[in-house]
Amino acid sequence: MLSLKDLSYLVSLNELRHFGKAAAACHVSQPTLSGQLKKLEHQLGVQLIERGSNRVILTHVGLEIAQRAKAMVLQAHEVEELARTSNTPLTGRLKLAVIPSLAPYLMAKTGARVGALLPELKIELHELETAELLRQLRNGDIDVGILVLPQAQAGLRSLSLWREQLWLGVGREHEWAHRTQVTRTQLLSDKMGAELILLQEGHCLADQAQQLCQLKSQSQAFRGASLETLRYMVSAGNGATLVPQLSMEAWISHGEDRIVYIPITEPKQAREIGFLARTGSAYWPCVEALHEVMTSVLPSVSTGTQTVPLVI
Amino acid sequence: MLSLKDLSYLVSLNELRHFGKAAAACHVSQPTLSGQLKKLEHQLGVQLIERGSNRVILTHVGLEIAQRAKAMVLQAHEVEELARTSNTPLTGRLKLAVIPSLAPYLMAKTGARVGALLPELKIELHELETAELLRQLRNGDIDVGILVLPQAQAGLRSLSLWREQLWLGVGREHEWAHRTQVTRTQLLSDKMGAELILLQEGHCLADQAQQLCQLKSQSQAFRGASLETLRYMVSAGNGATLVPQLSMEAWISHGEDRIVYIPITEPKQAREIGFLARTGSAYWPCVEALHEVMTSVLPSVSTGTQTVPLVI
DNA sequence: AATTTCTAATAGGTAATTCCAATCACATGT
DNA sequence: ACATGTGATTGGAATTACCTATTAGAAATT
Repeated sequence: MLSLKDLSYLVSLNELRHFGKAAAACHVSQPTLSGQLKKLEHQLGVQLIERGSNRVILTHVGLEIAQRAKAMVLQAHEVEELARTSNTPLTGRLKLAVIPSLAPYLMAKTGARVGALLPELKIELHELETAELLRQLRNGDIDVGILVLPQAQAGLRSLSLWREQLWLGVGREHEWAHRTQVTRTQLLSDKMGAELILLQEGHCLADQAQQLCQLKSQSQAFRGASLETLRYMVSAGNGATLVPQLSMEAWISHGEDRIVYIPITEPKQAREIGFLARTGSAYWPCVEALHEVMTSVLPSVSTGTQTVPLVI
Repeated sequence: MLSLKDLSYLVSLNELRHFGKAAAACHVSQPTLSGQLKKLEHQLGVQLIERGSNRVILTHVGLEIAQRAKAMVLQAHEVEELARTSNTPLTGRLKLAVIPSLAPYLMAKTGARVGALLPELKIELHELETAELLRQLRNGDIDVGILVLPQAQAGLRSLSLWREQLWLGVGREHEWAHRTQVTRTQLLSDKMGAELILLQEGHCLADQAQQLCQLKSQSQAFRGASLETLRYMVSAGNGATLVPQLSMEAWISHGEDRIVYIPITEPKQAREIGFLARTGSAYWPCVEALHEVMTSVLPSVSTGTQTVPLVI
């Protein structure tokens, strides 16, 4: 019978392409890994590895089997996690990834409450853009993601958290600063098109804004690496930007900046935020617990139907 | 590290609920299985099995893990098959299931050609109704099914084979025997509703006919266990029935019966036949090979746009 | 051309695991 | 009380996985 351990050696070798490093990653000696892989090849009756001098190449079958083996090893870990959490639910080390336009504000707002209500859950926080988040989620490098839904992905399961409204942020001296609302048509005007500054490509917020305003990527002179960068730009009177509700609230409560937030209407702009995890993840109960804790903290944004512009 | 072998012991125990029988099924002694399961419980730190006197019950976690283990064991078998077939493609033992209203006629028509072109492929033929076929396919008891599509099922992959037209079969003395076509409206008439005899429940052909004619199941006095039964009924002048093209051709070529086949139009009635296998099945190349062989034999029905009634 | 350096494969020995046969302990039903 | 059927236990044999140390081969360097 095939052994999971041997399969995990193959997975490791496929990822590192080096017997010694793969062995170290598996916490065995290099001869052990070498021998066990040879045994595996003999068991299966197929050559899995082309042992070229100074480079390791997997055969076609070897690659195919390594991919399946990877899935099996992941499932084995899930079984182990399942067993562990069945004894002590809501504990353990949860690898959580959050998109950058959300992470600092979400954590600032909910971190304390989560820590208080789920003291045994150690959250290992990663900040990843959507595409990389999805990749690592499928790869098993992270367990749960918080990002913009919907993300219809086979093998993944989502749980909606809240709808977050988008605001237009302009400097206090800006000519629009006294408007009580902005429509999409107004946003599409040439003037605003040149003024709008967005996040760099890859950020889903940038994609959404670009789609909303029908901008071509070339038309953007400057693109910020983070929302905080955009905040300083706008605050200094340079241009305007789209601001999600949660970061807006954070900025307002910290005061000090010189930004006016104007609601965007016709249509109202929002983004759906939620959890995403592998179907069958042992951490799903944790996701549900987090959902409960977070929604108890977030209803102030969840209602999110304010139409009066907030000015500092 | 978890061992696939131990997990397979748990799977076996879950299915047989008996240490001795499970051990026999795994080809090990009962003490071995007992001990290894105890080891597994210790590894996972959870009780998986309630050892009541005279009965074996899995705990909640035990059941959950047994299900996942089952999936992993299946994947292991697929890896083994993949390795084997990569050496010698289109060989091995293919467990193929075909729905009963298709099996005898399809095999009679294509069996010889398949045997000639794929001599190394040993086909183990099962005859199963749709629901049971899907269950066994997911369970790994069979590898490939031939049935009516579409069957949108997660984890399963399909390949269309041909569209099979449905005909109305009536006795030679029947008052409709000289019609050149029948419309759906005519089929819905009270008279025909009482005369139509269908297969027993569970057969997808019966479902389709029932839906076509908007019949309530109570309105059916007699239901046949197989198409052959229906053939004798209709041939003897008792009622009428729906006949798929393939069986009709078989019956015509064998002559002897006293049935007239009338095409159903407005709308033309047909059913889509195709293969279904687990995504990632090692036998998919076999499916494609079978597809090629069968379509080379079946184009005569595949064109299937005859509108002239065939009479013996 | 010789040497160094990196690679993976091999050899030999040890500890752990897996397994079986025989037996035990404990029920249930006769 | 007894037979029957259950899973658990024991002791020992065979196998397996693993390590350290070494070897062999191929590239890069001198």
